[in-house]
Amino acid sequence: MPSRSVAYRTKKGWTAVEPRKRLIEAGLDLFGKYSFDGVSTRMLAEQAQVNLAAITYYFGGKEGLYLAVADHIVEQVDGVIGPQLAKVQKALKKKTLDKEQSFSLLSELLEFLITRFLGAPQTDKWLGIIVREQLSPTKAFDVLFEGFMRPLENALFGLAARIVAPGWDDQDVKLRVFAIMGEIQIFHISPSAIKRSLNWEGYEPENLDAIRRVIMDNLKGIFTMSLNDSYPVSDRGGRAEKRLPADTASRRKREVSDAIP
Amino acid sequence: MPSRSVAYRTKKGWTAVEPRKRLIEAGLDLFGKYSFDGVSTRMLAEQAQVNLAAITYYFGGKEGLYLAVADHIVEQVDGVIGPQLAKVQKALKKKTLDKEQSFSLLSELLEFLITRFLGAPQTDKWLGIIVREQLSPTKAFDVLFEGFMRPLENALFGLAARIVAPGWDDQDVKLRVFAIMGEIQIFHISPSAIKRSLNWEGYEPENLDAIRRVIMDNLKGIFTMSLNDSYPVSDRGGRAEKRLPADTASRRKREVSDAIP
DNA sequence: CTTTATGAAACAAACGATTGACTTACCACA
DNA sequence: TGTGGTAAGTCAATCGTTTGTTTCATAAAG
Repeated sequence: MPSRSVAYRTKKGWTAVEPRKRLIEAGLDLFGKYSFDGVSTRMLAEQAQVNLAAITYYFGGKEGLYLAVADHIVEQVDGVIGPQLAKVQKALKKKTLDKEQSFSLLSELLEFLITRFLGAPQTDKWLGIIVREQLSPTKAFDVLFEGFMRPLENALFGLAARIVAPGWDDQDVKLRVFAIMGEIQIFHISPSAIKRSLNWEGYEPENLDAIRRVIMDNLKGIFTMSLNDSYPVSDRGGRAEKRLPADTASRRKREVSDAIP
Repeated sequence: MPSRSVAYRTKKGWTAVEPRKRLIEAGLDLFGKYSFDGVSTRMLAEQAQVNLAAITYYFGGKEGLYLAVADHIVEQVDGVIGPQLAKVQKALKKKTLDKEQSFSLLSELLEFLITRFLGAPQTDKWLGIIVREQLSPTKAFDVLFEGFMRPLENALFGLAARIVAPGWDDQDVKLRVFAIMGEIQIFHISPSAIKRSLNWEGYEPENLDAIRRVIMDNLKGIFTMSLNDSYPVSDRGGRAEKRLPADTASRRKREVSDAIP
């Protein structure tokens, strides 16, 4: 039997890439561009240079392929940020990790996210699916979130928590992490608007550099204040107010829609 | 003949809302939830309690309805931010507008965007369409961008430019505006992830307040430095470097995809 | 009597999925 | 070293359904 996991030789003599991989590649591209419903099985089969029946054969159907694509995204993203994340996780286990080191690691991680994910053609394909899943989650959102979003967030949360003063509210720290992530995300999500306003053709290296500088500057503004132990948070109602522990209280009963609409 | 633009009395005796309006309302809801391709004309007709043929009759087809929905969004958004925007535009015409006043106006505008747009059920419906249009623009993106995104951006740019020191690069100012807008946008775009991480049920008033505090804090961090005329921008290549005027150089030849895929 | 509006039925096209015949690769057994 | 059987994979054709749109009859209003 022809193996499912190696390249093989067709009767015409080609050494073709597996249909499986070609379908995932096509799905990555088309689902990212046009959303799940915007893509037909025939489009997928044609782009993958594969027979229509192959989708059912390998993935059980269109939805199965979609979930396989989500898995693939997790693998790919993990391949990119995995080492960086492991480095942070290792550092976070040390008790000796101080504020300056944490801030340095955080900067490094964020710069890494900017330079490696912004403007890279491959990662752009992932983003369409990721963003759409955030807007209206399907089964695939679980895959993405638990696959790399949660680990990434935890690393960011962990570093941020070590930067700010001990009294800080846990929720406030997370919100600041989201804020800084938002500064990066907007360049992913709104490239159309940004390019229009700045007369950019795309995210050229010098443009990326400008983005990186601005975000890194803002990062200092967001977290630097606590580097010298001051606490200059403005007009907040009660600072470091008591909050229920996240694990016990009101654990959200999630309901990810089972059916892809 | 029954007018096209006022409520009328059906043969059953109801004073029904116009089919036109009901279709736009349904389109707003469904397109926002499921994207253009994720919605069928039959879903639209049923939700609007309207005959299937009414879509063609009033809008020429599904795509026409979609564009009408985009127009409707522009109207609605403009109704909300219009007065605020007019206030800013008026202030920007004054030569006497100084940094502090500009910063105050900017804060006010951003706080307005947070409190009026985040977590409001109505505005949530707009967002699905807006974000999807940014990811893969169709004809509707032009409507949205020129309708309210460009004016809003210009107001923000104008205020920001008056806050920073005169030597600042125009592009840098805009990037900082995008950054702060990203801090707001992420709470629109990634509610699923944010709620998961913070164990929030939704954007309750106290949660919104926490978000507002954090973003306003960061706004200070981003622009405050220039309020006291310092220029503490880190390791940037050449500050206030010469740039080509936006109007003459490399005016981007935009190509918004004409066909909705 | 024309215009505007609504409705049920039907249209061709495209949809996701399945069928059944076919080829290929592998292996047990002669 | 052949050989037949079995499973894996490919393919064109076709399934029943849903898609967006159209048709045509009818009703109401000017």
